[in-house]
Amino acid sequence: MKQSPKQPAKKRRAQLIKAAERVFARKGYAGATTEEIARTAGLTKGALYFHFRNKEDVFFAVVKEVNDSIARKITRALDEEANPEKAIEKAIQSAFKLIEDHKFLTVEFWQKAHTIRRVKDFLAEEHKNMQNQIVRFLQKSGDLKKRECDSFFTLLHAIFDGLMVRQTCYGGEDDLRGLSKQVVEITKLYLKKNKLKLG
Amino acid sequence: MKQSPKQPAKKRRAQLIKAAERVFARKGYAGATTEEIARTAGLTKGALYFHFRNKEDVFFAVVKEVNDSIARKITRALDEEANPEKAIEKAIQSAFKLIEDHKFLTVEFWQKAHTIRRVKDFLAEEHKNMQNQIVRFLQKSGDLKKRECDSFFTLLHAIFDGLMVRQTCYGGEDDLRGLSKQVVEITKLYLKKNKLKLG
DNA sequence: TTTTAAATACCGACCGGTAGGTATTAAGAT
DNA sequence: ATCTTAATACCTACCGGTCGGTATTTAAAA
Repeated sequence: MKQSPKQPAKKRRAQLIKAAERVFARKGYAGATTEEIARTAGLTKGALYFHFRNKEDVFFAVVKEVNDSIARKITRALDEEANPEKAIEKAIQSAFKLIEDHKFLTVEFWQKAHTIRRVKDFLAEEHKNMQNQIVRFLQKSGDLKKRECDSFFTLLHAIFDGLMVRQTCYGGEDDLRGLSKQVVEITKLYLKKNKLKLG
Repeated sequence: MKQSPKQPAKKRRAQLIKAAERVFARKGYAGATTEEIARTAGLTKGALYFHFRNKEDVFFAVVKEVNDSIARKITRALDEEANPEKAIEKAIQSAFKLIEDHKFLTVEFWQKAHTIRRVKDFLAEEHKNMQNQIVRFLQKSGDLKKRECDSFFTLLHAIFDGLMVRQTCYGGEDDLRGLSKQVVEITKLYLKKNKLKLG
């Protein structure tokens, strides 16, 4: 029977990951069959298993791809502004966009972290790396204690995770844009309160 | 062979729900078998299916039970204090306890809200009810705009959901108690900033 | 340049295992 | 005797994963 045109393994793997993102986001881990993922990529299961060890392996590749993409976007937002306060504001705005892009998948990641050890370890590692990055950024930009920066990051990050949940489960009436402004305001308030002066 | 002593349907149902809570919390929806839920309750599948229509029905009963329990605890915390600021503080402290008690299950609820319509509808309804309750409480206690109360609730609620995620996925270094104090402080700050005077 | 061989990527039929769910039967209580 | 609750045996459907085979591409040899 007629085959899909051959592609280099790396390229095909990336394509399968893209297809998997869509199917996992739509149907969740259990609801997504390996057959549907392969079909979405224009292939069959045999091909999928040629490139990946098993279903969990595919999922883990998606976890890495999405989280790496998020980290790149936040980093770019921080780097694009010289003024620290504006850089934080820009990073917050980027984070809000990511809520809409990845809300279903990230809830799936959290749920699966409970049963797949390497997913949990990876998410913990990425979270820690982002915390270190943000804390370093804040300390570089002003005179402030590490402990307060840590708390700041923890609560800010919790707000974003919580808004992910809200967008997937509660169907928020408020516009995310309005909330974005609120979060920027609270951030400035909090930084002032704890004498975290920037610039 | 020897049967478990018979119980009134209502009592047995409650017992099965308790068992289901534990198994769903530990293994997630897919990983939890109806056989294991029955066994955990000291019964067999036949009995489980006598009391429940199907697996999804068991899960939905757990969703209702846990969310109702949470709502009761928050309400009690608000009612126990006459002073509004202290009432809010107490409610926040109760909410922090609930994070530890229900973190795995709530992530499971959010994940399943994506594929089970009635779970999503129920969570949205409960969220709305709690929002109305908190907003009414704030308005009763001080002169304040509904829109600002709404935002306040949304962000505060997001923090708790986000901390749920953190406790399940990121393995936070910070003590929740320290964060509890921070959240109380931010709450007061925010209420002051928006001129939400209480008392 | 052409032919042949080898390597790579992909297809699809099939299988084993699992779990949800049901029909029937049994046991216990009233 | 009747009703309620519980147990058992079994069925069915589905899915993850395998493997024999095929098609396509690349490399080597003539």
